[in-house]
Amino acid sequence: MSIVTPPARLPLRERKKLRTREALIDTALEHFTDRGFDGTTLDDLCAAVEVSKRTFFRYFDSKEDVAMAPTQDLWAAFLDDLQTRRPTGGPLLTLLQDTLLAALDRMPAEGWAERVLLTRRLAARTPSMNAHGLQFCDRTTRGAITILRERFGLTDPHDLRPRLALDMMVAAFHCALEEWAFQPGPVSRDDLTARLRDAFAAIPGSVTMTVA
Amino acid sequence: MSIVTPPARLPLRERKKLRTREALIDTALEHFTDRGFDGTTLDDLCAAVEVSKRTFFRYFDSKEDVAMAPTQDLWAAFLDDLQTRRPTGGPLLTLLQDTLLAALDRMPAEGWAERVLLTRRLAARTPSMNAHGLQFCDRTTRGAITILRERFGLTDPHDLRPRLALDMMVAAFHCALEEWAFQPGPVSRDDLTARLRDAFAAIPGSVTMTVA
DNA sequence: AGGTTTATGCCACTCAGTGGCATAAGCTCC
DNA sequence: GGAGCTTATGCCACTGAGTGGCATAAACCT
Repeated sequence: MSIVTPPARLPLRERKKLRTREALIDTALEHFTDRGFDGTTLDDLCAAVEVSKRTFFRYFDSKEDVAMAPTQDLWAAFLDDLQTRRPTGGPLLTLLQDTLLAALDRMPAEGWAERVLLTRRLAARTPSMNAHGLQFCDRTTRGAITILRERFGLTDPHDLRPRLALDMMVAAFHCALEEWAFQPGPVSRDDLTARLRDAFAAIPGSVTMTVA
Repeated sequence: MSIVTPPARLPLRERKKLRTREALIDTALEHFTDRGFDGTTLDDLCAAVEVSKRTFFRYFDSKEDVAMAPTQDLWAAFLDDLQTRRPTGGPLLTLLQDTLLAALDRMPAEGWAERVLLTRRLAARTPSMNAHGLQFCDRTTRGAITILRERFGLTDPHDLRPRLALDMMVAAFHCALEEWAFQPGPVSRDDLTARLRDAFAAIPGSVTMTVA
């Protein structure tokens, strides 16, 4: 769980901040995984990183937040891509899929996947972390809707389809993540990409699926 | 915001418990709405209902929980119906829609809708309540999957479609709820039913929708 | 009425999260 | 290579959610 070397030429102060941030994230994931989320107090964590609790809260909004950072990076990239990527016409769901895959592709090849894995496994056994993650998804979804409205002229607020499509994307993402995080063997970012493709591909079938 | 009269012939003790429960829920919704969720302390609330804080936590798991009770009743009914209703063959999504509508139909015609309305509007401006609600949906969804597996022989754990279909149902529900809760004019349970139908109807279109 | 069960109240405690203010570390410009 | 500014950090005291333990009281059951 090594501290990421800050990317070269930043002012010293910024480099230090990055280092503390990374240290907090990694130590948190480590302690939460070993002793459980509730079994780790912020005082423990802060002591381990040699930082005051006051400082912790200048970096993160909550105890849950620190463990969610890697996943939040992905969604931030997603919103960013949605805002800036050249729009390809066609099915909205395909656009969303491509944008998410592009965002995923921008995540650091080194270390990111491992952290997200820990995050997910933690969330699965820590209700408050799960709740926090879901809330974050919800916020992101709303942000995405705003962008879609602006960039694609989907201005009718009573057209439910954009929102539904986004929620499907999120559903596919969660499916993929869960399959990926609880499968035995090594995990990689590419593996997640593949599962994400599968999940998206399963969407049409899930609408028409019949039973009994 | 009147206290619901306990349904006739229960032992006195049980009737009292029901009353305190209702009083806590209604007073909480009232105070949270007036003074905000964060602007109301549990001590305030408990003082208003004349109950000790210790007792509060014997009825509800958290401050958020008390304001979510009416919505949770709906989902409890949904799971119950999913477990017990005679299964009609056909599209899974239709089955889910019918089950949810049936559950909705079982909610008290009197007072329930008003409470859910307050709950939703509160959740919209209180992140921790929103998070709590989403987490509850997630738990319910997982419960529903288990039931689907048992009752409809959907045993393949790698078939993502049931989970996706359930998430679509939840998405439709959230859409409907939001439209319903933020629309001007009076609100009724039947109105919610109608909007729920609309939201479900929009699902196929949201999968195929194209842009730009 | 008398004994059992079960809900409630009270008290002391832990821990997440916040506000305010003093200090120290990094930055900037002469 | 300091003087002076800016910004991050530390410290302290505080609020409020949530919990455990134990004593009391209310409802239940002959």
